[in-house]
Amino acid sequence: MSIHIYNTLTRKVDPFVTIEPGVVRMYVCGVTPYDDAHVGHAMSAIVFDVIRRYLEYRGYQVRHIVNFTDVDDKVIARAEQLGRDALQLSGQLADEFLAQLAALNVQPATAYPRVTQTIPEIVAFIAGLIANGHAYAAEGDVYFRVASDANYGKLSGRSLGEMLSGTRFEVDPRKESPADFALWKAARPGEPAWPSPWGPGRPGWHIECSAMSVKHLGEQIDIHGGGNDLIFPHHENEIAQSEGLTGKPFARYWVHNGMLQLVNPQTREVEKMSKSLGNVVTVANFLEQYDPDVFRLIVLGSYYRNPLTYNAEIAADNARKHERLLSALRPAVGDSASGPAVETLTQAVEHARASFTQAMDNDFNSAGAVAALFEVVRATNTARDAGVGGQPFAAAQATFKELAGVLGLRLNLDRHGKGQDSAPFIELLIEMRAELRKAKQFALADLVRSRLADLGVTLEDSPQGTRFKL
RNA sequence: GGCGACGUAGCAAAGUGGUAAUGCAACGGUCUGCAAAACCGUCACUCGUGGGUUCGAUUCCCACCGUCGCCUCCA
Repeated sequence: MSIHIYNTLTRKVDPFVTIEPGVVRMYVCGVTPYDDAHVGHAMSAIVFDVIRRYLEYRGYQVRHIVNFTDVDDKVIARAEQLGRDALQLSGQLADEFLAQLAALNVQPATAYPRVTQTIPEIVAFIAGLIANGHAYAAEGDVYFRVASDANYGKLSGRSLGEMLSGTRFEVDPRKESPADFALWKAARPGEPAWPSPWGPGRPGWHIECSAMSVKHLGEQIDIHGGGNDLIFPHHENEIAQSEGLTGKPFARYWVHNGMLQLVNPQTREVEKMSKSLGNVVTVANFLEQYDPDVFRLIVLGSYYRNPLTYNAEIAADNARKHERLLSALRPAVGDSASGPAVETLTQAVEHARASFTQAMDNDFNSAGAVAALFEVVRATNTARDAGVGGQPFAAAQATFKELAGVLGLRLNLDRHGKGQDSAPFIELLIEMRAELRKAKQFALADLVRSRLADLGVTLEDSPQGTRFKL
Protein backbone atom coordinates (compact mmCIF):
# COMPACT_ATOMS: atom_id res chain seq x y z
CA MET A 1 0.00 0.00 0.00
CA SER A 2 1.21 3.42 -0.78
CA ILE A 3 0.06 6.82 0.27
CA HIS A 4 -3.11 8.11 -1.35
CA ILE A 5 -4.21 11.73 -1.16
CA TYR A 6 -7.47 13.43 -2.01
CA ASN A 7 -6.72 15.97 -4.68
CA THR A 8 -9.09 18.90 -5.07
CA LEU A 9 -7.91 19.27 -8.65
CA THR A 10 -9.07 15.80 -9.69
CA ARG A 11 -11.77 15.49 -7.02
CA LYS A 12 -10.67 12.02 -6.11
CA VAL A 13 -8.14 10.15 -4.04
CA ASP A 14 -5.00 9.76 -6.11
CA PRO A 15 -1.87 7.66 -5.47
CA PHE A 16 0.88 9.93 -4.20
CA VAL A 17 3.81 10.18 -6.60
CA THR A 18 6.32 12.97 -6.18
CA ILE A 19 8.12 14.85 -8.92
CA GLU A 20 11.47 13.87 -7.47
CA PRO A 21 11.58 10.47 -5.79
CA GLY A 22 11.89 10.69 -2.03
CA VAL A 23 11.39 14.44 -1.89
CA VAL A 24 8.16 16.33 -1.24
CA ARG A 25 7.83 19.97 -2.09
CA MET A 26 4.92 21.30 -0.06
CA TYR A 27 3.66 24.85 0.04
CA VAL A 28 0.94 25.74 2.52
CA CYS A 29 -0.86 29.06 2.65
CA GLY A 30 -0.30 30.55 6.04
CA VAL A 31 -2.09 33.41 7.67
CA THR A 32 -2.57 37.08 7.13
CA PRO A 33 -1.49 38.39 10.51
CA TYR A 34 -3.93 41.18 11.25
CA ASP A 35 -5.32 39.93 14.58
CA ASP A 36 -4.70 37.28 17.22
CA ALA A 37 -4.62 33.78 15.77
CA HIS A 38 -7.60 31.62 16.68
CA VAL A 39 -8.09 27.88 16.92
CA GLY A 40 -9.14 27.68 13.27
CA HIS A 41 -5.71 28.88 12.19
CA ALA A 42 -4.13 26.41 14.56
CA MET A 43 -6.22 23.61 13.10
CA SER A 44 -4.90 24.23 9.62
CA ALA A 45 -1.31 24.39 10.82
CA ILE A 46 -1.74 21.11 12.69
CA VAL A 47 -3.36 19.35 9.75
CA PHE A 48 -0.39 20.09 7.54
CA ASP A 49 2.07 19.41 10.34
CA VAL A 50 0.60 15.93 10.67
CA ILE A 51 0.79 15.41 6.91
CA ARG A 52 4.39 16.52 6.92
CA ARG A 53 5.30 14.32 9.89
CA TYR A 54 3.66 11.31 8.31
CA LEU A 55 5.41 11.83 4.98
CA GLU A 56 8.68 11.97 6.90
CA TYR A 57 7.75 8.81 8.79
CA ARG A 58 7.23 7.17 5.41
CA GLY A 59 10.72 8.16 4.39
CA TYR A 60 10.23 11.34 2.43
CA GLN A 61 12.33 14.41 2.82
CA VAL A 62 9.83 17.25 3.03
CA ARG A 63 10.53 20.80 1.99
CA HIS A 64 7.74 22.68 3.69
CA ILE A 65 7.09 26.35 3.04
CA VAL A 66 4.49 28.43 4.89
CA ASN A 67 3.99 32.07 4.05
CA PHE A 68 2.86 35.12 5.92
CA THR A 69 0.86 37.63 3.94
CA ASP A 70 2.12 40.46 6.06
CA VAL A 71 0.90 43.32 3.90
CA ASP A 72 -2.64 43.44 2.55
CA ASP A 73 -5.91 45.32 2.84
CA LYS A 74 -6.89 43.77 6.13
CA VAL A 75 -3.56 44.42 7.77
CA ILE A 76 -3.70 48.04 6.66
CA ALA A 77 -7.28 48.45 7.83
CA ARG A 78 -6.56 46.95 11.22
CA ALA A 79 -3.42 49.02 11.70
CA GLU A 80 -5.37 52.16 10.89
CA GLN A 81 -7.98 51.20 13.44
CA LEU A 82 -5.31 50.68 16.09
CA GLY A 83 -3.33 53.71 15.02
CA ARG A 84 -0.28 51.56 14.47
CA ASP A 85 2.21 51.00 11.72
CA ALA A 86 0.89 48.26 9.45
CA LEU A 87 4.13 46.37 8.94
CA GLN A 88 5.06 46.60 12.57
CA LEU A 89 1.66 45.18 13.53
CA SER A 90 1.76 42.29 11.09
CA GLY A 91 5.36 41.52 11.94
CA GLN A 92 4.56 41.29 15.62
CA LEU A 93 1.48 39.14 15.07
CA ALA A 94 3.41 36.83 12.76
CA ASP A 95 6.10 36.38 15.39
CA GLU A 96 3.47 35.65 18.02
CA PHE A 97 1.87 33.06 15.78
CA LEU A 98 5.21 31.36 15.25
CA ALA A 99 5.66 31.13 19.01
CA GLN A 100 2.20 29.60 19.35
CA LEU A 101 2.92 27.07 16.62
CA ALA A 102 6.00 26.04 18.54
CA ALA A 103 3.90 25.67 21.69
CA LEU A 104 1.48 23.49 19.70
CA ASN A 105 4.41 21.26 18.73
CA VAL A 106 4.11 22.17 15.07
CA GLN A 107 7.44 21.40 13.46
CA PRO A 108 8.99 24.55 12.05
CA ALA A 109 8.53 24.78 8.31
CA THR A 110 11.63 24.84 6.15
CA ALA A 111 10.98 28.56 5.75
CA TYR A 112 8.31 31.12 6.61
CA PRO A 113 8.65 33.70 3.86
CA ARG A 114 6.87 37.02 4.18
CA VAL A 115 5.56 39.26 1.42
CA THR A 116 7.66 42.15 2.64
CA GLN A 117 10.77 40.03 2.11
CA THR A 118 9.76 38.88 -1.35
CA ILE A 119 9.03 42.13 -3.18
CA PRO A 120 11.75 41.85 -5.86
CA GLU A 121 10.65 38.34 -6.79
CA ILE A 122 7.03 39.44 -6.91
CA VAL A 123 7.83 42.41 -9.16
CA ALA A 124 9.84 40.17 -11.48
CA PHE A 125 6.98 37.65 -11.55
CA ILE A 126 4.50 40.35 -12.54
CA ALA A 127 6.82 41.73 -15.17
CA GLY A 128 7.04 38.24 -16.66
CA LEU A 129 3.27 37.96 -16.84
CA ILE A 130 3.01 41.33 -18.57
CA ALA A 131 5.73 40.30 -21.01
CA ASN A 132 3.90 37.15 -22.08
CA GLY A 133 0.50 38.80 -22.32
CA HIS A 134 -1.15 37.41 -19.22
CA ALA A 135 -1.22 40.73 -17.42
CA TYR A 136 -1.60 44.42 -18.14
CA ALA A 137 -0.85 47.63 -16.31
CA ALA A 138 -3.54 50.26 -15.80
CA GLU A 139 -2.95 53.54 -13.98
CA GLY A 140 -0.38 52.12 -11.59
CA ASP A 141 -2.24 48.89 -10.99
CA VAL A 142 -1.48 45.63 -12.72
CA TYR A 143 -4.16 43.07 -13.43
CA PHE A 144 -4.12 39.46 -14.45
CA ARG A 145 -5.92 38.93 -17.74
CA VAL A 146 -8.15 36.01 -16.90
CA ALA A 147 -9.37 35.73 -20.49
CA SER A 148 -5.84 34.75 -21.52
CA ASP A 149 -6.03 31.58 -19.45
CA ALA A 150 -8.08 28.89 -21.16
CA ASN A 151 -7.93 26.68 -18.09
CA TYR A 152 -9.10 29.28 -15.60
CA GLY A 153 -11.54 27.71 -13.17
CA LYS A 154 -10.15 24.18 -13.31
CA LEU A 155 -9.53 23.94 -9.57
CA SER A 156 -12.79 25.35 -8.29
CA GLY A 157 -14.93 23.93 -11.07
CA ARG A 158 -16.22 27.24 -12.31
CA SER A 159 -16.44 28.57 -15.80
CA LEU A 160 -15.58 32.12 -16.63
CA GLY A 161 -19.07 32.69 -17.98
CA GLU A 162 -20.66 31.59 -14.74
CA MET A 163 -18.46 33.86 -12.75
CA LEU A 164 -19.18 36.86 -14.90
CA SER A 165 -22.92 36.30 -14.81
CA GLY A 166 -22.79 36.15 -11.04
CA THR A 167 -21.01 39.46 -10.76
CA ARG A 168 -22.82 41.59 -8.25
CA PHE A 169 -20.30 44.22 -7.43
CA GLU A 170 -19.14 47.34 -9.09
CA VAL A 171 -16.73 46.71 -11.89
CA ASP A 172 -13.51 48.63 -11.71
CA PRO A 173 -13.37 50.55 -14.99
CA ARG A 174 -9.63 49.96 -15.25
CA LYS A 175 -10.15 46.22 -15.59
CA GLU A 176 -10.64 44.65 -19.00
CA SER A 177 -12.92 42.09 -17.39
CA PRO A 178 -14.60 41.97 -14.00
CA ALA A 179 -12.92 38.61 -13.39
CA ASP A 180 -9.44 40.09 -13.69
CA PHE A 181 -7.66 40.38 -10.40
CA ALA A 182 -4.97 42.69 -9.09
CA LEU A 183 -1.34 41.64 -9.15
CA TRP A 184 -0.07 45.04 -8.10
CA LYS A 185 -1.95 47.84 -6.39
CA ALA A 186 -0.91 51.44 -6.79
CA ALA A 187 -0.03 53.08 -3.49
CA ARG A 188 -2.58 55.19 -1.72
CA PRO A 189 -1.46 57.86 0.71
CA GLY A 190 -0.21 56.46 3.99
CA GLU A 191 -0.01 52.88 2.84
CA PRO A 192 3.15 50.81 2.76
CA ALA A 193 4.60 50.95 -0.74
CA TRP A 194 7.53 49.72 -2.74
CA PRO A 195 8.89 51.03 -6.04
CA SER A 196 8.04 49.13 -9.21
CA PRO A 197 8.07 49.62 -12.97
CA TRP A 198 4.38 50.63 -12.67
CA GLY A 199 4.95 53.11 -9.91
CA PRO A 200 4.97 52.75 -6.13
CA GLY A 201 2.56 50.21 -4.76
CA ARG A 202 2.20 46.83 -3.13
CA PRO A 203 1.43 43.30 -4.25
CA GLY A 204 -2.16 42.17 -4.65
CA TRP A 205 -3.41 39.16 -2.78
CA HIS A 206 -2.50 35.84 -4.54
CA ILE A 207 0.70 36.84 -6.29
CA GLU A 208 2.86 36.44 -3.19
CA CYS A 209 2.17 32.73 -2.98
CA SER A 210 3.06 32.12 -6.60
CA ALA A 211 6.27 34.08 -6.22
CA MET A 212 7.29 32.50 -2.92
CA SER A 213 6.54 29.03 -4.14
CA VAL A 214 8.82 29.46 -7.15
CA LYS A 215 11.47 31.15 -5.04
CA HIS A 216 11.64 28.46 -2.37
CA LEU A 217 10.49 25.29 -4.12
CA GLY A 218 10.89 25.82 -7.85
CA GLU A 219 8.36 26.07 -10.65
CA GLN A 220 6.60 22.81 -9.88
CA ILE A 221 5.62 21.45 -6.51
CA ASP A 222 4.03 18.30 -5.16
CA ILE A 223 1.54 19.52 -2.59
CA HIS A 224 -0.17 22.86 -2.25
CA GLY A 225 -2.28 23.18 0.84
CA GLY A 226 -4.57 25.52 2.70
CA GLY A 227 -8.08 25.90 4.04
CA ASN A 228 -10.90 24.99 1.68
CA ASP A 229 -12.07 28.58 1.82
CA LEU A 230 -9.03 29.41 -0.28
CA ILE A 231 -9.95 27.22 -3.23
CA PHE A 232 -11.58 30.16 -4.89
CA PRO A 233 -10.34 32.68 -5.68
CA HIS A 234 -6.95 32.40 -4.02
CA HIS A 235 -5.73 29.04 -5.26
CA GLU A 236 -7.45 29.36 -8.60
CA ASN A 237 -5.58 32.60 -9.13
CA GLU A 238 -2.30 31.12 -7.98
CA ILE A 239 -2.63 28.45 -10.64
CA ALA A 240 -3.41 31.08 -13.27
CA GLN A 241 -0.38 33.15 -12.30
CA SER A 242 2.09 30.33 -11.90
CA GLU A 243 1.10 28.40 -14.96
CA GLY A 244 0.76 31.64 -16.89
CA LEU A 245 4.39 32.40 -16.18
CA THR A 246 6.01 28.98 -16.44
CA GLY A 247 3.68 27.20 -18.82
CA LYS A 248 4.02 24.13 -16.61
CA PRO A 249 1.58 22.46 -14.24
CA PHE A 250 2.03 24.17 -10.88
CA ALA A 251 1.07 21.78 -8.08
CA ARG A 252 0.31 18.08 -8.41
CA TYR A 253 -1.87 17.69 -5.35
CA TRP A 254 -4.15 20.36 -3.97
CA VAL A 255 -4.95 19.54 -0.38
CA HIS A 256 -7.59 21.49 1.53
CA ASN A 257 -8.64 21.24 5.13
CA GLY A 258 -12.23 21.78 6.26
CA MET A 259 -13.18 24.68 8.49
CA LEU A 260 -13.35 24.55 12.23
CA GLN A 261 -16.83 25.48 13.37
CA LEU A 262 -18.13 26.38 16.76
CA VAL A 263 -21.15 24.37 17.79
CA ASN A 264 -23.21 25.67 20.66
CA PRO A 265 -23.37 22.77 23.16
CA GLN A 266 -26.94 23.64 24.17
CA THR A 267 -28.62 24.39 20.89
CA ARG A 268 -26.30 22.35 18.59
CA GLU A 269 -26.34 25.33 16.31
CA VAL A 270 -23.26 26.25 14.37
CA GLU A 271 -21.98 29.64 15.38
CA LYS A 272 -19.66 31.89 13.52
CA MET A 273 -16.60 32.84 15.54
CA SER A 274 -16.87 36.55 15.89
CA LYS A 275 -15.81 39.26 18.22
CA SER A 276 -19.32 40.61 18.51
CA LEU A 277 -20.60 37.25 19.74
CA GLY A 278 -17.67 37.11 22.12
CA ASN A 279 -16.98 33.50 21.19
CA VAL A 280 -13.59 33.80 19.56
CA VAL A 281 -11.25 31.18 20.93
CA THR A 282 -7.69 32.29 20.37
CA VAL A 283 -4.77 29.91 20.41
CA ALA A 284 -3.57 31.69 23.52
CA ASN A 285 -6.96 31.15 25.25
CA PHE A 286 -6.82 27.46 24.55
CA LEU A 287 -3.26 26.99 25.68
CA GLU A 288 -3.97 28.74 28.96
CA GLN A 289 -6.42 25.99 29.77
CA TYR A 290 -5.18 22.81 28.16
CA ASP A 291 -2.11 20.87 27.17
CA PRO A 292 -1.26 21.46 23.48
CA ASP A 293 -1.79 17.73 22.86
CA VAL A 294 -5.47 18.21 23.69
CA PHE A 295 -6.01 20.56 20.78
CA ARG A 296 -4.10 18.24 18.51
CA LEU A 297 -6.30 15.36 19.59
CA ILE A 298 -9.38 17.36 18.66
CA VAL A 299 -7.96 17.96 15.21
CA LEU A 300 -6.76 14.37 14.80
CA GLY A 301 -10.15 13.04 15.87
CA SER A 302 -11.81 13.86 12.59
CA TYR A 303 -10.98 13.69 8.92
CA TYR A 304 -9.11 16.82 7.96
CA ARG A 305 -11.35 17.54 4.98
CA ASN A 306 -14.55 17.60 7.00
CA PRO A 307 -15.72 20.46 9.15
CA LEU A 308 -14.29 20.23 12.66
CA THR A 309 -16.76 20.68 15.48
CA TYR A 310 -15.38 22.66 18.37
CA ASN A 311 -16.71 23.78 21.72
CA ALA A 312 -15.73 23.69 25.38
CA GLU A 313 -17.38 20.32 25.92
CA ILE A 314 -15.34 18.76 23.16
CA ALA A 315 -12.19 20.28 24.57
CA ALA A 316 -12.97 18.71 27.95
CA ASP A 317 -13.72 15.31 26.37
CA ASN A 318 -10.42 15.39 24.58
CA ALA A 319 -8.60 16.31 27.76
CA ARG A 320 -9.91 13.02 29.19
CA LYS A 321 -8.83 11.20 26.04
CA HIS A 322 -5.41 12.66 26.60
CA GLU A 323 -5.36 11.36 30.17
CA ARG A 324 -6.17 7.92 28.90
CA LEU A 325 -3.36 8.01 26.36
CA LEU A 326 -0.98 8.98 29.13
CA SER A 327 -2.06 5.97 31.17
CA ALA A 328 -0.17 3.74 28.75
CA LEU A 329 3.09 5.38 29.74
CA ARG A 330 2.94 4.45 33.41
CA PRO A 331 5.79 2.17 34.38
CA ALA A 332 5.50 -1.59 34.54
CA VAL A 333 4.78 -3.11 37.93
CA GLY A 334 5.98 -6.62 37.15
CA ASP A 335 9.01 -7.96 35.29
CA SER A 336 7.60 -10.86 33.32
CA ALA A 337 9.36 -10.81 29.94
CA SER A 338 7.96 -13.96 28.38
CA GLY A 339 4.75 -15.94 28.27
CA PRO A 340 1.32 -15.57 26.69
CA ALA A 341 0.69 -12.08 28.07
CA VAL A 342 3.89 -10.87 26.45
CA GLU A 343 2.94 -12.53 23.17
CA THR A 344 -0.46 -10.87 23.26
CA LEU A 345 1.08 -7.47 23.89
CA THR A 346 3.64 -7.82 21.13
CA GLN A 347 1.04 -8.93 18.64
CA ALA A 348 -1.34 -6.16 19.58
CA VAL A 349 1.36 -3.56 19.10
CA GLU A 350 2.32 -4.95 15.71
CA HIS A 351 -1.29 -4.99 14.69
CA ALA A 352 -1.71 -1.41 15.83
CA ARG A 353 1.27 -0.24 13.82
CA ALA A 354 -0.18 -1.85 10.72
CA SER A 355 -3.61 -0.26 11.34
CA PHE A 356 -1.95 3.06 11.98
CA THR A 357 -0.06 2.99 8.70
CA GLN A 358 -3.03 1.74 6.74
CA ALA A 359 -5.20 4.53 8.10
CA MET A 360 -2.66 7.26 7.46
CA ASP A 361 -1.85 5.96 3.98
CA ASN A 362 -5.51 6.43 3.15
CA ASP A 363 -5.52 10.20 2.81
CA PHE A 364 -4.20 10.78 6.31
CA ASN A 365 -7.07 9.21 8.20
CA SER A 366 -5.85 10.44 11.54
CA ALA A 367 -8.99 9.34 13.39
CA GLY A 368 -8.20 5.78 12.38
CA ALA A 369 -4.59 6.29 13.42
CA VAL A 370 -5.64 7.54 16.85
CA ALA A 371 -7.93 4.52 17.21
CA ALA A 372 -4.84 2.35 16.60
CA LEU A 373 -3.08 4.28 19.35
CA PHE A 374 -5.89 3.42 21.75
CA GLU A 375 -5.47 -0.25 20.83
CA VAL A 376 -1.92 0.04 22.12
CA VAL A 377 -3.14 1.79 25.26
CA ARG A 378 -5.46 -1.03 26.16
CA ALA A 379 -2.92 -3.73 25.28
CA THR A 380 -0.24 -2.01 27.34
CA ASN A 381 -2.43 -1.50 30.38
CA THR A 382 -3.70 -5.06 30.21
CA ALA A 383 -0.14 -6.33 29.98
CA ARG A 384 0.93 -4.23 32.94
CA ASP A 385 -1.92 -5.63 35.00
CA ALA A 386 -0.76 -9.10 33.98
CA GLY A 387 2.70 -8.38 35.31
CA VAL A 388 4.48 -7.85 32.00
CA GLY A 389 7.62 -5.77 32.32
CA GLY A 390 11.18 -5.61 31.14
CA GLN A 391 12.19 -5.26 27.53
CA PRO A 392 8.89 -6.30 25.90
CA PHE A 393 6.97 -3.77 27.93
CA ALA A 394 9.51 -1.05 27.21
CA ALA A 395 9.36 -1.90 23.52
CA ALA A 396 5.58 -1.57 23.48
CA GLN A 397 5.77 1.80 25.15
CA ALA A 398 8.51 2.89 22.75
CA THR A 399 6.34 2.01 19.75
CA PHE A 400 3.43 3.81 21.31
CA LYS A 401 5.49 6.97 21.80
CA GLU A 402 6.90 6.67 18.32
CA LEU A 403 3.48 6.45 16.65
CA ALA A 404 2.07 9.21 18.84
CA GLY A 405 5.08 11.28 17.83
CA VAL A 406 4.27 10.78 14.15
CA LEU A 407 0.99 12.54 14.89
CA GLY A 408 2.86 15.23 16.78
CA LEU A 409 1.59 14.22 20.21
CA ARG A 410 4.14 14.87 22.92
CA LEU A 411 2.42 12.83 25.66
CA ASN A 412 4.32 14.73 28.25
CA LEU A 413 3.75 13.31 31.70
CA ASP A 414 4.88 16.54 33.34
CA ARG A 415 1.75 18.51 33.92
CA HIS A 416 2.77 21.29 31.54
CA GLY A 417 4.80 22.99 34.23
CA LYS A 418 1.75 23.76 36.32
CA GLY A 419 1.90 22.88 39.98
CA GLN A 420 5.65 22.44 40.14
CA ASP A 421 5.73 24.77 43.11
CA SER A 422 2.97 22.99 44.96
CA ALA A 423 4.26 19.46 44.36
CA PRO A 424 6.32 19.20 47.59
CA PHE A 425 3.32 20.28 49.67
CA ILE A 426 1.01 17.83 47.96
CA GLU A 427 3.56 15.09 48.53
CA LEU A 428 3.59 16.03 52.19
CA LEU A 429 -0.19 15.71 52.43
CA ILE A 430 -0.05 12.38 50.63
CA GLU A 431 2.48 11.18 53.18
CA MET A 432 0.29 12.32 56.08
CA ARG A 433 -2.71 10.64 54.51
CA ALA A 434 -0.77 7.41 54.11
CA GLU A 435 -0.08 7.44 57.84
CA LEU A 436 -3.76 8.05 58.56
CA ARG A 437 -4.74 5.14 56.33
CA LYS A 438 -2.21 2.92 58.01
CA ALA A 439 -3.84 3.85 61.33
CA LYS A 440 -7.27 3.12 59.79
CA GLN A 441 -8.25 6.76 60.27
CA PHE A 442 -10.23 6.63 57.04
CA ALA A 443 -12.53 9.55 57.77
CA LEU A 444 -9.56 11.87 58.09
CA ALA A 445 -7.74 10.31 55.16
CA ASP A 446 -10.79 10.80 52.96
CA LEU A 447 -11.11 14.36 54.14
CA VAL A 448 -7.59 15.07 52.94
CA ARG A 449 -8.44 13.51 49.60
CA SER A 450 -11.69 15.37 49.12
CA ARG A 451 -10.25 18.71 50.23
CA LEU A 452 -7.45 18.26 47.75
CA ALA A 453 -10.01 17.37 45.09
CA ASP A 454 -11.78 20.65 45.80
CA LEU A 455 -8.48 22.34 45.05
CA GLY A 456 -8.18 20.47 41.76
CA VAL A 457 -5.80 17.76 42.90
CA THR A 458 -6.89 14.19 42.23
CA LEU A 459 -5.34 11.36 44.24
CA GLU A 460 -5.04 7.83 42.91
CA ASP A 461 -3.93 5.05 45.25
CA SER A 462 -2.12 2.01 43.94
CA PRO A 463 -0.04 -0.77 45.45
CA GLN A 464 2.99 1.27 44.34
CA GLY A 465 1.88 4.31 46.28
CA THR A 466 -0.30 7.31 45.71
CA ARG A 467 -0.13 9.38 42.57
CA PHE A 468 -1.56 12.86 42.16
CA LYS A 469 -2.95 14.73 39.17
CA LEU A 470 -3.59 18.43 38.87
C1' G B 1 -29.36 31.65 -8.04
C1' G B 2 -24.40 28.86 -9.31
C1' C B 3 -20.41 25.46 -7.54
C1' G B 4 -18.92 22.08 -3.63
C1' A B 5 -19.20 19.28 0.92
C1' C B 6 -21.66 16.96 4.83
C1' G B 7 -25.97 14.43 7.70
C1' U B 8 -23.52 7.35 11.46
C1' A B 9 -25.24 5.71 18.99
C1' G B 10 -26.27 10.87 24.62
C1' C B 11 -21.67 13.62 22.52
C1' A B 12 -17.45 13.43 19.03
C1' A B 13 -16.07 10.56 14.96
C1' A B 14 -13.90 6.43 11.41
C1' G B 15 -15.48 2.83 7.92
C1' U B 16 -17.17 -1.02 4.14
C1' G B 17 -21.48 -3.50 -1.60
C1' G B 18 -22.52 -8.64 2.41
C1' U B 19 -25.44 -6.60 7.98
C1' A B 20 -21.20 -0.82 11.93
C1' A B 21 -13.71 1.19 14.39
C1' U B 22 -12.30 4.34 18.31
C1' G B 23 -12.72 7.97 22.34
C1' C B 24 -15.83 10.61 25.93
C1' A B 25 -20.27 9.88 28.80
C1' A B 26 -23.54 6.06 31.01
C1' C B 27 -24.54 1.19 33.32
C1' G B 28 -22.84 -3.72 35.61
C1' G B 29 -18.43 -6.41 37.45
C1' U B 30 -12.99 -7.16 39.21
C1' C B 31 -9.60 -4.38 42.25
C1' U B 32 -9.89 -0.88 46.70
C1' G B 33 -11.15 0.30 53.77
C1' C B 34 -14.07 3.58 50.37
C1' A B 35 -12.84 6.05 45.98
C1' A B 36 -9.95 7.17 41.67
C1' A B 37 -7.16 4.90 37.88
C1' A B 38 -6.67 0.32 35.28
C1' C B 39 -9.00 -4.13 33.53
C1' C B 40 -13.54 -7.20 32.00
C1' G B 41 -18.56 -6.72 30.19
C1' U B 42 -23.08 -3.88 28.35
C1' C B 43 -24.33 0.30 25.22
C1' A B 44 -26.36 1.87 16.87
C1' C B 45 -30.90 -5.19 14.35
C1' U B 46 -28.97 0.45 12.45
C1' C B 47 -26.01 4.60 9.52
C1' G B 48 -31.27 12.23 7.70
C1' U B 49 -36.21 10.88 4.78
C1' G B 50 -38.42 8.51 0.44
C1' G B 51 -37.60 5.86 -3.93
C1' G B 52 -34.30 3.00 -7.46
C1' U B 53 -30.10 -0.44 -9.06
C1' U B 54 -28.45 -5.23 -6.81
C1' C B 55 -29.06 -11.90 -4.61
C1' G B 56 -27.78 -8.14 -0.93
C1' A B 57 -26.73 -0.89 0.40
C1' U B 58 -25.22 2.56 5.67
C1' U B 59 -21.77 2.15 1.48
C1' C B 60 -23.87 3.12 -5.86
C1' C B 61 -27.97 6.29 -8.40
C1' C B 62 -32.25 9.87 -8.05
C1' A B 63 -35.43 13.06 -5.28
C1' C B 64 -36.51 15.54 -0.87
C1' C B 65 -35.36 17.62 4.04
C1' G B 66 -31.48 19.75 7.07
C1' U B 67 -26.52 21.88 7.99
C1' C B 68 -22.06 24.08 6.27
C1' G B 69 -18.36 26.35 2.84
C1' C B 70 -17.19 29.24 -1.59
C1' C B 71 -19.11 32.74 -5.53
C1' U B 72 -13.23 38.05 -5.49
C1' C B 73 -12.27 39.55 3.37
C1' C B 74 -11.28 34.55 5.31
C1' A B 75 -6.93 28.69 7.67
